Amino acid sequence: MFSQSEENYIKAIYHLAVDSSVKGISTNAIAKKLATKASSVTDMIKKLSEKKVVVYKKYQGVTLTDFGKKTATNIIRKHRLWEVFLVEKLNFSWDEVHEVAEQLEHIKSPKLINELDAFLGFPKRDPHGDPIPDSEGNLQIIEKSLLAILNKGEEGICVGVDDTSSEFLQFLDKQEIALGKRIKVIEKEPFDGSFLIKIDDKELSISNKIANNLYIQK
Amino acid sequence: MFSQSEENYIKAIYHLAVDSSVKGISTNAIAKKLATKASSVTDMIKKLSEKKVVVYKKYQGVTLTDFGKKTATNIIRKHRLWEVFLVEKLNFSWDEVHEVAEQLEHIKSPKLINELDAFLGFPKRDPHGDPIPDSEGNLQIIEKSLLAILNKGEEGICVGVDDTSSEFLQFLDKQEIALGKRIKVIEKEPFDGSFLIKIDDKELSISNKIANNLYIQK
DNA sequence: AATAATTTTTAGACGTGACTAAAAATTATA
DNA sequence: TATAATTTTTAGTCACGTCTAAAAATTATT
Repeated sequence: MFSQSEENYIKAIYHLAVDSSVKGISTNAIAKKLATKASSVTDMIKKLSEKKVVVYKKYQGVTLTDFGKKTATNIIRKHRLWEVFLVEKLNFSWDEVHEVAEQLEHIKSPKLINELDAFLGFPKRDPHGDPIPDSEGNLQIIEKSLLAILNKGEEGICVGVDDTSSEFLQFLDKQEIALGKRIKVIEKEPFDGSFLIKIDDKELSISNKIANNLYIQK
Repeated sequence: MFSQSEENYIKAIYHLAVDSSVKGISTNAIAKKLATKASSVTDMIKKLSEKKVVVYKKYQGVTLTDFGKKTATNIIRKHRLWEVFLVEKLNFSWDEVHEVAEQLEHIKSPKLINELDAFLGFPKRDPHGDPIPDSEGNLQIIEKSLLAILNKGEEGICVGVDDTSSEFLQFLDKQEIALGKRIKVIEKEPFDGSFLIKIDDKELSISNKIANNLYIQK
C-alpha cells in the first residue's frame, strides 16, 4: 500500500516519462511538477526505490519499474473513471473535475473501482479524451495528432486536449469546441500561425496556441 | 479545513455524545472508539479546542461546540450518502460499505456531495436505516424502538440496526430480515428471552441479542 | 582544462499525529 | 479519610513528509 504522497510521486514520474520519453526523470522535473523542493524529491525517491517502484542511481534520475508502471496506470485508471463519473452523472463540467478526481483517485477499494467502471458502461476515454487503462493496467494508445499539423482543407474529429487548465477548457466551451466534433481547416494564416476552422458549419478563427493544444483523429 | 485525522476525532466525539447523552466525553472513551491511546487523544483535543471545535477543560472531557456539531453532521452526511451510492448504484451489500465510506467521507467538495445527493434522489436514510443530515446539518430524529420492547402480538416495520458489524448484517441477510419488512412478535420465550417472529408469512426464532439490535417503527 | 553555473544530495530542522513511560489528578474503596 | 485504583496529562521519542542551507557532483562555458 502506498500513501497519497507516494502515489502522487508515482503518477508524476509516470506522466513525465510518458511525455518526455527520456530514460531517467530528473529530480528537478519532478519537483517542478509537484510544486515541491528538489530535496524533498530526493528523499521520496529513496523510499520509492526501497519499495521497488523506481530504479534510482544518484544524480541520474529515476525510472519506474514494471511494478511502478502498473501502480501508476492503476492510479490513472481511478482518476479518469472518477472524472467520467463526475461529468456524466454529477453534472460537473470538464474543467471542474480535476481537483476532485485528484482526491478520489486515492480511495482504496478494488471492488469500488471495478463496479464504478461497470456502472459507467466501461468507458474508453475520460472527459478530456484521454484513454482509461483497463484493470490490468493496459492502456490503449490512441492515434491522434495536433490540429496544428493539419493542412488547408484537411479535417478530423476532435479527440482530446493537451492543456487541461480551466481557462483553456472554458474557452473551448465558449467556442463550442467539444470532443467528438468534426473540425475542418479552411485557412492557415502564415503571418501569426492562426487557423480558420469550420465546426458545425460555423467558421471561426483560432490562434496557433489553441491549435497546438487540440488533438484530432483523422 | 480539517485533516482526516481531525475529522475522525470530531465524528467519534459526536457519536459518543449522541448515544451516551452525557455532558463531557471522556478521553478514554474517545481513545477506545478510535483504537488509539489516551495520550494521543489529549494532544488532539487541545488542537480541536484551539480550533473552536470543542470545549475542553482538563480532566473533564470535551463537548462539541455548535460549529463542531455542524462539522460532525456534515461528515456524517457525506458518509451516509456515499453508503447509499455504494449500495444502490455499485452493488455493494450493506455490510461492505462502511470501510469504503470511511475513506470517501473525507473528500472535500461541496458541489460533489450536493450533486451526489441529487443524483441519489435526496435519500432520507442510509442502508442501515440511519437518517442523512441535510446540507445545513439538520438531522431528522426518527421515532424508533428496539424490537425487544414489543409485546406478544405487536408488530412494526424494520427501520434500522444498532450493531453494524459484517457478522450481524450478514446474519440478517441470511434470515431475510431487511429494512422495510414488517415484523410481528408471535411469542416471547421467558426462559432465554428469545423471540418467535413472523416475516413474509414465515416464522422464525431470534435470540434476545438480535432483538436488541433491531430497530422497528410501530 | 579550468572555472562557472546548475543540478542534486546531504544535514539539520519542523509540524503532524502517533507512541511509551511516568507524573498528576480524580474517583473508588476500605 | 486515607489509600488504592483509575483516568488523564505531561514529557520525551519516533516516522512521515516537508523545508532551508550548505556541500557535492555534474554539466556548461570560456
